[in-house]
Amino acid sequence: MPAATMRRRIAHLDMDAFYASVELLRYPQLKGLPVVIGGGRRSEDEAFKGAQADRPLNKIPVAAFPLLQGYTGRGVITTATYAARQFGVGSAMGLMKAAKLCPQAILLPVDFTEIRRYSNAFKAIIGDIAPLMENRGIDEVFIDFTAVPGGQREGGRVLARLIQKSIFDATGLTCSVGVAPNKLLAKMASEFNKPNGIAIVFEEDLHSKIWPLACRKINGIGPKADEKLQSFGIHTIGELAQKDIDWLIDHFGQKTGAWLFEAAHGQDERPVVLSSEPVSISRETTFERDLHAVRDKAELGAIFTQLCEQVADDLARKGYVGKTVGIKLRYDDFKSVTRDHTLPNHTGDAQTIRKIAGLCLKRVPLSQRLRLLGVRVGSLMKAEEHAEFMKNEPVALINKAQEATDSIALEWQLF
DNA sequence: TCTGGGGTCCTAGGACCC
DNA sequence: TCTGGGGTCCTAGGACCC
Repeated sequence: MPAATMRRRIAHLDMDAFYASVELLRYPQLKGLPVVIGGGRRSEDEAFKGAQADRPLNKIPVAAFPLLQGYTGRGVITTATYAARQFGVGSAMGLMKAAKLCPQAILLPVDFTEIRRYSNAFKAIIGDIAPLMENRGIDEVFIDFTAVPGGQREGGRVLARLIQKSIFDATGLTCSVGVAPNKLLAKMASEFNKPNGIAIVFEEDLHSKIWPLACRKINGIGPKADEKLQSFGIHTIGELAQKDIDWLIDHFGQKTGAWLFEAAHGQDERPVVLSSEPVSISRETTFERDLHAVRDKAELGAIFTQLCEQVADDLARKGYVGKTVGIKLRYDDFKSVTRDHTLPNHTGDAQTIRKIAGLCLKRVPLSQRLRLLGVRVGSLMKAEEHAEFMKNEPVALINKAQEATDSIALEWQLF
């Protein structure tokens, strides 16, 4: 097909209840039952695994699985099976709350190794069929159908079906696909016929298929923006589209206002990109109980050091060094604060990160109990490029930067 | 019984330089 | 002595997403 007659066709593919579906493949005896995935760090999980270690996974009796009932911890739901969702439980809900709504649900821990394996598998299948694919997390991708053979047929439906079938045949997993002129509309469309559905949207469908939807359905409009829109009496995308751009800019700012206007009119020119460089790498953890900086100093210090080591490991494994070291903490009232410090030179060293993060911690009030501590490294640079750069940099400058870092680190004492 | 972990992007003010 | 902008970097917080 000549390029001139090709219409831009962008697909958004979303795996159906991904984590839960992967678990159901391993434990087919749980099919049709309410199952909730999430939590982690529970002694029951270990006890369960230990007790079932000598049995094939699909032979473990249903009665042996741990139930949500009696859960006491700070975990949240990652995914729930459709059977569990009927009880009103869903992603991001606290497990304690879910236990009240559906105590009979089976609670499984997240098995990241297995999830990652399936994620790589379904993405490889897509990549073989349509190479211009953009990762959007573990269970979602955008795919540019425009120039792919079959990508234009029935507005993309033929290719979407082929991809769905290929993924199902290889993994046993289902997904939902939306195909539209751009990412914004494709993302909305993939939700239309969940699970295992396909939805095709054209420019001319804007009034009938998009405008009746709630503003919240636009990827990028969250609870806050929605609340503000509601306060102006704007509930649907159609109502948003009736506002003129100057009014939106006046009330939402230059950038957001202009974006809202475009989104409401189904406009989005963002390209599908194969890969992008990370901006920051971080680790954080919520404690099993709130900790006090003074009374639980030893415990907190050990966790802090471990987080720094994990970040350093992640940096090394992914091949990056960073210049900005930051911490995040969350108090028992859920308020968060961050502090960061930019070094004169890049680093990936656990001890340097630990010392700079320790200095950041000293700049924060610590009288209140903490529920979370995190460590982040930003202003990243590829480790190889950094090494190359350092080779060409005069030795005197390198030493000067190193001395500056060391002198900052020397002040380290509290943690 | 509150609310995980890993990210990105935007805003806004201040420092500093030209 | 006063008064400008513009550009960039740094820091803190917050919205949002998966």
